[in-house]
Amino acid sequence: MTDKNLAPVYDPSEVEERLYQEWLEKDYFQAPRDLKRKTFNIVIPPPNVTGSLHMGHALDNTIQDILIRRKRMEGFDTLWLPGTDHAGIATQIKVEEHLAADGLTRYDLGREKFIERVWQWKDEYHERIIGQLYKLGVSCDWSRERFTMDEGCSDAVRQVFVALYHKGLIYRGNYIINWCPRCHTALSDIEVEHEDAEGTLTYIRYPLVDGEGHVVVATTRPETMLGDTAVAVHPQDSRYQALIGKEVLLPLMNRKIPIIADDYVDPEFGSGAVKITPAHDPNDFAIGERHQLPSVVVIAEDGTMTQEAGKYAGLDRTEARKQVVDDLEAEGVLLQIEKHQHAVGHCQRCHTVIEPLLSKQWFVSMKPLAEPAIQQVKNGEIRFVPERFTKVYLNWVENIRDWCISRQIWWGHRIPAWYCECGKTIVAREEPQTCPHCGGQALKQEEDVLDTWFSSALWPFSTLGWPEETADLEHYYPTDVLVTGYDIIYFWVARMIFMGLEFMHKKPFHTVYIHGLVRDAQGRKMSKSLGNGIDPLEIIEQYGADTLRFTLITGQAPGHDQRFRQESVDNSRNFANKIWNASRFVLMNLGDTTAAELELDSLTDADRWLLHRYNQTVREVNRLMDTYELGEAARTIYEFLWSDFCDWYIELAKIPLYDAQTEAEKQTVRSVLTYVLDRTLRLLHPFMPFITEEIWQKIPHSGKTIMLASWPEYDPALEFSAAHERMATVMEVTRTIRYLRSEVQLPPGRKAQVILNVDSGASAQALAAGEAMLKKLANLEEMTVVRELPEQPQQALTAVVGDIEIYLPLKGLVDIEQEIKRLQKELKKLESEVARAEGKLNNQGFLAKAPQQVIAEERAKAENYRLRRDKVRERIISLR
RNA sequence: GGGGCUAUAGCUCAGGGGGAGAGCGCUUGACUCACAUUCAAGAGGCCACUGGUUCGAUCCCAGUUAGCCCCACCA
Repeated sequence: MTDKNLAPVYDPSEVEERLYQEWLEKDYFQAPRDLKRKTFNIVIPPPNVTGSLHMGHALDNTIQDILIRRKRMEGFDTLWLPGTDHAGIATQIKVEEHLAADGLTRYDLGREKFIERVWQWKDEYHERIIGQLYKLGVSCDWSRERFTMDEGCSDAVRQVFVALYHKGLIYRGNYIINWCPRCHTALSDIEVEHEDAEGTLTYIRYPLVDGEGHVVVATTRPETMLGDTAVAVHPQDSRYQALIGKEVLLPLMNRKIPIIADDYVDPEFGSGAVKITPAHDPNDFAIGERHQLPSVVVIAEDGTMTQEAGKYAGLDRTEARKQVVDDLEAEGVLLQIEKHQHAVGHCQRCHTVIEPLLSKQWFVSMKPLAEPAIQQVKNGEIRFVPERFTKVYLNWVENIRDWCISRQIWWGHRIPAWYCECGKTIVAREEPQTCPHCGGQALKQEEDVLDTWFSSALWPFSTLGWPEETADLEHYYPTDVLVTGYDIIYFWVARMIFMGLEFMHKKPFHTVYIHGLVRDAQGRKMSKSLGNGIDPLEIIEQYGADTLRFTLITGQAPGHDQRFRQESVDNSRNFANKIWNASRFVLMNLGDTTAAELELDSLTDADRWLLHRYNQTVREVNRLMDTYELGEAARTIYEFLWSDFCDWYIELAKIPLYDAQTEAEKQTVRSVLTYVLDRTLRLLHPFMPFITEEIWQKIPHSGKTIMLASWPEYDPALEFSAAHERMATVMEVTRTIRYLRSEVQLPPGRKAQVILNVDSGASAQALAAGEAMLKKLANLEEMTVVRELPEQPQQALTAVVGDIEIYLPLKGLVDIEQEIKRLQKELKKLESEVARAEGKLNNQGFLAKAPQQVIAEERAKAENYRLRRDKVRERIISLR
C-alpha cells in the first residue's frame, strides 16, 4: 500500500514536474503504430518560434490533449504529432529587431550569416516553447517532433512546388501585389488587415488638351496622380459622352493622357470620373490591362517616390502627398478636399500601411485546387464544429483568388527556381548543375523564399514523411481532428485541405474543431501593446497546469470567445483541492483493503444511488465529448464529483465507516468509494491529467498509469432507478428539515426530533431505509415515521415533501404567527403550481396533441401539488 | 456592400419546445473527526423588444433595437 497520508492542501508544483518526466521516461506518449488497432491522430498547429506560448495556445493544446488522452484510454493507436513553425516574416522581424539593438541590419550580416542567427534564435525559442508545452502536460509523441524547415518538410515543400509548377498551377508574373515597405516584401491578400480610417477625398481638375474645359477627378491618394495614364468615365454617363476619346493634360507632370470609358466606373461616386494609375491600384491595373494603358511606377519598394515622379523623386510617399496637394493648389487645379471614410490596408506583422505595387512575383493558381476542397466540405466529408464555420470557409474558398507566395525575405524555404543566362527558368527539387536548355552553368537561384503558410499547408502529410512512402504515412494519414482558432481558417485550414486532396488524394482530417479567442477579464483581446496578456506559465506556476486547463476548458463554449478571469481560476483551483481532499478521505478510510470489487448484492440505497448517478455521469460525459462539448463535459464531472460524491455520498459513507456493526458493511462502502473514485478520476484524467494520475497511483488500482486505464463506459448493471428514487426522497426530506432548522436558527449543536407522517408505503419504505442517513444529515436525535397522526403537534414547524408531512416539534421556539405566515407563503406557491398544472390539463389541445408521457407527468405533478397544498392548508387551519 | 455571432440572476457565462442553471458576489449560521481553497440555509430573473409557428416558446422562424466579429478593389 502506498502512502496514505496526503497533505490537506494539494500542491501541484511538487507533482506535475515529476509525473511529466515519468510519463516521458516510460514512453506513454509514443504512438505504437499497431496495425491491428484503429488510429486516432492529431497534428499540432505548430506554434511559431517567434516567442512564447500565449493563452490561445494553452487552450488549443488543452483541447487536443483532452481528445487524445480520451482516445488513448479507449484503446486507439493514438498519435499526437508535435512541431513548430519557422514563421517566416514574423521570426525575421524579431531577429532584425534584435540586431537593430546593436545598430545592425540584416544587410550588414549578409544572407548566410543572418540565417545562421535566425537558426540560433529558432533553437532558443524552440526550447522555450517545448518546455511550456511540457508544463501544460500535453501528451504529444515527442519522438516524432517536426519543424517546418527541417530536411523532410523542406523536401516536401520543393516537391510540391515543382509538381504544381509543372502542372501549370504555379506561375511567375507582373501583377499588383500588396507590398509592405517596412518588411520590404510582397504579402498575400489575407496578410493585409483592413482598418477603417478617416481619409480625404481630393478633387482635382484635369484640363482638356484641345479646347476649353476640364474633367474633375476625385482621389484618396493624390500622390499617385503622378503615375496616372488615363482618366476613366462610365460609358453611359451622359455628362462625359463628348469627352470619351479626348485627352487631358496631367497637372504637375504635363503628360497627355486619354479619357477612356469603362463599366467599372460608378457615375454616382465623386465626380464620376476616375484617374487611372495602373501601377498603384488593383482596379486601375485591371482597367489598364483592358485598355492597354502604360504603367508608370512612381512609388518604389521602400515607400519613396521614384525617378518617374519627377521633382518628387526621393520623397517619402506621405511627404510627397503633402507637396503634391500644395502644388496642385498653387496651380489652381485643386478644387476641394473633403473628409472620407475608407479602409486602409496594414501589414499583419508590422502594421505598416500597405502599398499596392506592380511587381514580379510567384503565384499559386487557386481555383483548380479549391474545387475539390469545396466539394469535400459540401458533401460532409469534412465537417466543421461548430457547423456555422462551414459557411465562413465556403465563402472564402468559393471566391478564392490566386495566392502570392514569394516573399522578399531571407528566412524561409528558398524557391527552387534557377534562372539561366539564356533566359530560361528551371524549377527542380534538386539544384541543377547545368541548364537543360542551353547547357550553360551560370545558373542563379531565385532569391525569394516562400510564404510561411506554404509549408504549413503540407503539415498533415509532410510531418509523416511524405514524399517518402513511410510506414507512418501509410498508417496514420489521414488525421482525424484539426483543432484551431477561427482566425486561421483561411491561412491554414483551407490550404491544408487543398494540398491534402491534391497530393494525398485524401482529405487531411474529417473534423475541424474551431475554438474562440481567450480574452482578458474585460473582454479585450490580449495583446502586447495593451500589456494585458496573461502568461499561461505564471498561472501554471501559481496554480498548476490542471487548474489552468480546467479554467480554460470550462470557460469555453464551441466557437465562442471567452474571458479569462481570476474568479474562474480560483474556482478551478478549489476544485482540484476538493478532489484531493475527497481522495484523502477515501484513502484514510480504506482500512487494510487493497482492491475494490463491487459486490452488487450488499449495496445500500446510498451506494446504489451513487453508482446510478456515476453511471448517468459517464453516459452524459461521453455524449458531450462525442459532440466536442468539452466545457459541458468538464462541468458535468465537476458537478458529480463535488455535489454527489463529496457533499452527499462521503457524508453518507461516514455512517457505516464510523458506526457499522460489521466489517462487511464497511467493506461495501469502501469498495463503492474506491470504485467510483477510480472511475471518476479516469473520466477526469483528460481534463486534469496530473492530479488524477497522482491520486490514482495511491488508491487501489491495476495497471501502470491512469493514462492507459480503460475509459469508463455506460454500464447497464449500474442502473438503480428505484434506489435512486428512494434516495431522492431522503435527500429532499433532509434538505427540508435543514431549511426548517435554519428558519428558527436552531443551533447545530442542538439535536432535534422529527415526526414524519406518510400516506404511501413507498415513502415509508424510503424513509425507513434512510433513517440513519436522515438522523445524521439533518442532525436528528429521534425520528418517528407514522401512517396516521392522531393529533398534530402544536409547537412544531411543518413542511410537506410529496406525501410526507414533516413535523419538527420545538417547544418554546416556534412563533405560531410567524409559522402561519411562512406556511401561507408556501401555500400561495403551491396554489399557483396547481393552477398552472390544472390549466394545462384542462386544455383540450394539450390533451389531444401532447405526448402521452408529458400528459402523464403533468397529471402526476398536479396530483402531487394538490396533495401538498391540502396538507399545508390543513396545517394552517389546525394552528389557528 | 455582403456574411456571421451575441442579448438569461448584481458580475462572468452555461443551457435548451413541456415548472429557469453554475461560479463569483450578497444575506444567515457553522472551524462538524477529507477539505474554511470548506459545509448548511437563503435572497435574487416578464431568459432584449415585436410578431409568427405550436396544445405549449426563454428555446424554432421573421422583423426591431443594441453590441461584437469576419469578408469586400467603389476611386
